[in-house]
Amino acid sequence: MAAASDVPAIWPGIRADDVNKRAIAPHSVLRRRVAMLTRLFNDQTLLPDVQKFPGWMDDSASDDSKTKDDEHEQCPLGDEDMKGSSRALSEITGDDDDDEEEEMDEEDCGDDVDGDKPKRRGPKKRKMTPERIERSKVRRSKANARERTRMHDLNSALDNLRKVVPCYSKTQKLSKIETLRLARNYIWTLGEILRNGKRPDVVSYVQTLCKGLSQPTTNLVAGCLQINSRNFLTEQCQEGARFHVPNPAFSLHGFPYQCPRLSSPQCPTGSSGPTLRNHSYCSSYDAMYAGGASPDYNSPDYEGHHSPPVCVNGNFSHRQQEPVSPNAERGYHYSMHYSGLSGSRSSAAHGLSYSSGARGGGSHSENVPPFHDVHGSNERAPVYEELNAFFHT
DNA sequence: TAGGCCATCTGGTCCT
DNA sequence: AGGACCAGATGGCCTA
Repeated sequence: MAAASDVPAIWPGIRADDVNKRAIAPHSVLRRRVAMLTRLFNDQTLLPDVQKFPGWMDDSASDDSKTKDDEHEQCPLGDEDMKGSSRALSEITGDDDDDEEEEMDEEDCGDDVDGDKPKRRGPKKRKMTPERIERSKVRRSKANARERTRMHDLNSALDNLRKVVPCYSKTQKLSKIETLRLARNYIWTLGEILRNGKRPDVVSYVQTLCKGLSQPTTNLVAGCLQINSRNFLTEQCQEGARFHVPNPAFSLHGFPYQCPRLSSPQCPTGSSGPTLRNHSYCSSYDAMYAGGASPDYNSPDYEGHHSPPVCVNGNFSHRQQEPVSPNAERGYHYSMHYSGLSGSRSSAAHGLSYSSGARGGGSHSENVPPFHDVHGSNERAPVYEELNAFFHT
């Protein structure tokens, strides 16, 4: 066992506690690691790769990094749990060539143990009886079921997220990664609005929303806002990767943009952006900023607001959770509404489904009403009151 | 047909 | 020991 004081200072991020806790020992192993790290530091060609790991110099990073690399290097100590998938497979299949594998691993990793091979530690391998094999299979199938459930929960949460970002369609779902990116941009945009207290122009709004999104998603968002994506994409490219409220020179203040849907009872079909196929959306921008216009809530086209959360009281809320009258709906000034379906669809097809696994037979954590008390409403209430006042002016 | 996206299985790791 | 979480592998589906 190496004392903490034996650890050379060049070993980044390793604390004395770590050394003791991890029971690393032979000095030869330590020397080998130091040599390897020294090579890493000296080899300029390796530096970029090394630096790619975020926080790799941190203590936490060193703790995490032990998982893969150190496991491998500790194999002379004979930790059976670290043998990897071939081990698990052989356990299940009951193969008896384990000893050969262990010897091979020890030879691979223990090239400099100077003959005094450390004894194997950890639990001794027990023979795989048919009962144990069966139990292992049962355990595995249960784990698979749990994993499926977990992923379904995650997908339900993503579905809920899709409904509150400013571009929602039942027929053309955003991918998971694009949903997350758009949500990030949307949050950032709202934050900027709160900070600046200014209404951005529509192009800036879309530009900000589309930062880092793929071309199809950008087109989709542009379609939601019913502007030509080329208008802002050209500038977006010039801006580079910097994420900011866009160039005022491109600003279209006073841009006489108005969502047709808001000016007519029904959002017209085919008003979508360049690459949209049979989807009609309505502008979140309008909904946020146009203020006075209200959709026809009795229209067959209105399928409720797959909308960004309403922040009147500092809480995000899905209003579909309880039935509300159309008049009550109108009280939300900047709720947003997206058709998500072609305007020619029948009303039957427009039944609002906020189920998304949560309410509709979902049996998981998504049953929790979304958005409530996500933020501490008390401490943030003044902010939202300001916002509220801002949008009412 | 290549590439993107997704669901599922699986083993590893950490935690209780 | 078992559950949660994670990431890699794999195969299916869809679209350009």
